[in-house]
Amino acid sequence: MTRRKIEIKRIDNKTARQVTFSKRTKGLFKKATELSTLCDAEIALIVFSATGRLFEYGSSRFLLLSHP
Amino acid sequence: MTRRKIEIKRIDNKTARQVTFSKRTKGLFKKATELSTLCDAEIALIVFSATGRLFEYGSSRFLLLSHP
DNA sequence: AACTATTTATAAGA
DNA sequence: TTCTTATAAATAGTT
Repeated sequence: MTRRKIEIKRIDNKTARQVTFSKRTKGLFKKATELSTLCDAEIALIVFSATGRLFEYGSSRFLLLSHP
Repeated sequence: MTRRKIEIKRIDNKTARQVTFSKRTKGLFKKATELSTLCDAEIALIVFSATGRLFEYGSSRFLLLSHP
């Protein structure tokens, strides 16, 4: 995307992959909440990192199973 | 975002809301597939439009219930 | 459905 | 890992 255009394929370097995961996951959740708000859309988004960490978002009508 | 910055709140005009839904849903799914590819992340994304139309994406380990 | 001016996201660097 | 910044990508308004 920016300092240089990248190819969309698996990032080999583990550290770089984790950094990109962190940045892009944040961006993806932001986009999901914006879409839900702007357009009255109901959205469920579940992301597992390669290391098994879970991130999730559900707009009002979605009750995700892993919610407390 | 572009010709003018917008506030993130429900778009009142139905036509405008539908246009934005279409554009942003496309963008959201693109970002989801890119994240999955770049970072080996497993992702499930389910979007219902305000009119009840369903859009979904699941990376390899997610078998969404509505899949055929 | 296309265009484009502008905002936003982000890859690389610090 | 948090911040910066140059650049690519997304997109609001227009046609």
